[in-house]
Amino acid sequence: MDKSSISSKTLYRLLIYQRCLRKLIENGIETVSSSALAKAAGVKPAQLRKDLANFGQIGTRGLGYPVDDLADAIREFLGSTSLQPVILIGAGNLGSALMRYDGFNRGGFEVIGAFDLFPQSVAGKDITVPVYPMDTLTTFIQQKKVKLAILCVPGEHAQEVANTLSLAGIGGILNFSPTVLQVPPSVTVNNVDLALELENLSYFVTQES
Amino acid sequence: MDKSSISSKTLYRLLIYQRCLRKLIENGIETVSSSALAKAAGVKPAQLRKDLANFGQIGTRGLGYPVDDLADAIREFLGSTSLQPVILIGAGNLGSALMRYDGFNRGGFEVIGAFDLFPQSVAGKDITVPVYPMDTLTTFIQQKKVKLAILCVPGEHAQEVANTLSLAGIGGILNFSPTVLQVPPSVTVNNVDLALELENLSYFVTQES
DNA sequence: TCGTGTGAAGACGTTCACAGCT
DNA sequence: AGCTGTGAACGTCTTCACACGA
Repeated sequence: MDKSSISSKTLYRLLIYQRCLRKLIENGIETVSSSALAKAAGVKPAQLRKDLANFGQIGTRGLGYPVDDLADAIREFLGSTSLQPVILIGAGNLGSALMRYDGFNRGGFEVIGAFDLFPQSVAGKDITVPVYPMDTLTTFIQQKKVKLAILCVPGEHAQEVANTLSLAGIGGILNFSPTVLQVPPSVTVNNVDLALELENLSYFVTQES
Repeated sequence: MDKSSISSKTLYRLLIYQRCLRKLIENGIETVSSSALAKAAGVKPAQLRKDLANFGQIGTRGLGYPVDDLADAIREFLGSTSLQPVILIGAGNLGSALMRYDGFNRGGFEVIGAFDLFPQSVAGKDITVPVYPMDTLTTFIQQKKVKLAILCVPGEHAQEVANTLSLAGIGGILNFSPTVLQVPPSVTVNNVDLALELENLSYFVTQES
């Protein structure tokens, strides 16, 4: 199936399925039904089957899906498993925590550099990622051909940095700042707004009392 | 309008509008059109108007919305602005960063306690939130009637902790672990999966080359 | 009989386009 | 004239329900 025809929502689920499958492989399970995998992934069975239908016939009727083949099919569909370089801007609280976050590495990413107005401020915090001053940002991106950036600067500087990133040729920004970024169409932004998530959750919780 | 009839997506946008309005108030702007506010919030004007229609006639045709009144209306609609207590479980990298994250406070939350298997491990990291051992978790929740929890433990322990939280009477979990949690219907889970967000972004970026 | 694959139906969310107020 | 408020059209995502193969 055509790659561009997949939606962001489906993609999220594929990544979750992948994770569940890894667990099944570790446990030596060879076959899984749509209902079992769906339950593990937190979706409905029909949805899972629809999602998997994206890459043709894989399951066996009356039996289920072969775990290995399915994992391969998803991996292949998602494409390059090669190590992707990422940079991080803003080495504050959150930024330095993310530098140490190993979930990125496991997902095939490597934070190859961080940038901050005061690079020395994180010295001694057992950080292995090199931290550079902000004015070297553009040349770094262009020389290393970095495509992805994690943005953890305070809200009031986010747009400014986003402009720099866009001009330097970044393709995607994972934005942790509480700011709606205006970027050219060549740049994709993915917002992770922690305060918003908590407020949202809070609303639905206080309702049900 | 009935509160329960609002969707999660709309709620996210309302929170964003609120933030934009705060900025307008700071700048002393008194009136804003749907198109201007929509642009700041990163949505289409028609959508904004639909969202605002949830709480009746506020705008003035031919003119726009009075900033103050609109902000009040949203605040009132969303309900309690009172300080909400939150606990945090897992004082690792991410957990301790979140304890220091001031975005939660600004959103009307207070992290009143953290829990970790090794509470002393964060000593000296200039953390002002008290960190308790895990076995005091249930009684703490019940005594302080905490409704919200931020879960930052490693994936392999997430479900176990989620069970404890559910039994203790928690209403909402903001889950940072890369795990699909199975919880009773009385508990709402909001997932923030950092690795997934980056992988998702990466997919859409590498496509367009 | 069991579980996949899938068209059709349904639910939901967004956008359009215009009536109506200021 | 300008901009809101809103029914209707449109598009997308999800769920159902059943045919079909193992």
